[in-house]
Amino acid sequence: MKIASWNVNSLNVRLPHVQDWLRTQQPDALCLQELKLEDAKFPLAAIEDAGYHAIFDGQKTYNGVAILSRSRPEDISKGIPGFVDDQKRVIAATENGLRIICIYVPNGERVGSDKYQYKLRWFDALTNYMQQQIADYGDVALLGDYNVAPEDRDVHDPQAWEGQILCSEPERAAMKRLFKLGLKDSFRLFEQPPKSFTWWDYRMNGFKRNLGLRIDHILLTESTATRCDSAAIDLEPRKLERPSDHAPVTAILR
DNA sequence: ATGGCTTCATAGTGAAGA
Repeated sequence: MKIASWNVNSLNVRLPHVQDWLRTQQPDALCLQELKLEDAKFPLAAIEDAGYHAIFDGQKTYNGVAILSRSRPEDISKGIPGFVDDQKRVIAATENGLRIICIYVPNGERVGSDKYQYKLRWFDALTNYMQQQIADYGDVALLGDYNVAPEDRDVHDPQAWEGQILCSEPERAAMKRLFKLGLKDSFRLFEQPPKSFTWWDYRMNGFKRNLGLRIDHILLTESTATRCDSAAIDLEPRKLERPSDHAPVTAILR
């Protein structure tokens, strides 16, 4: 079973890339973030034509998440129960017995800002939600744009980024609290090339110079991690014309 | 250089992303 996550930065703009990627990569489930469209404008027919089911929770202009899947999604849930939030950032479903949770963590803008406080509060709510989801389902995969580079090796220039948004100690502590629930970073279960990243700024030729961060992750519960054969970042879509600023990340489960 | 690029929005000294 191949599972994947991709922040597409507008599904409207990126639909051709998503269609190509589904055709060439054939994931069993693909989590999408930053749809940037209302549910009424979700391209359901195009996704179904590609052979996939789709569940989604979108809004105008910002945010929005979806799960595309080969199998019919079961036990669908949107948002974090008990956490009131206008921003559409979480959707979950069970696929072939695996609980798949798709997240778009707030960016946080700048350390100390209101949006930063919201990001940390949001992480707390996610952690409580995940504790319950793991207890309820056991086999769980948490995929998405976490907007956190967990370690210095996930940053092209750790000194320049030290203490900055996406790298600050409270954000990394929030990631560690997820790991303490037993979740494993699938990418780090395997040997990986140095300077592996999932996001590059559109400006300054960031991708060509590999000035990136690894902020998109697939976390797996221990029972699921033991079934994981490989994990990777697919750089190819980032090389296309008019790309998303994020690359897709994948994990293969037995 | 609180800049650089891209998206969605509106016609802003634009907002937000990361």
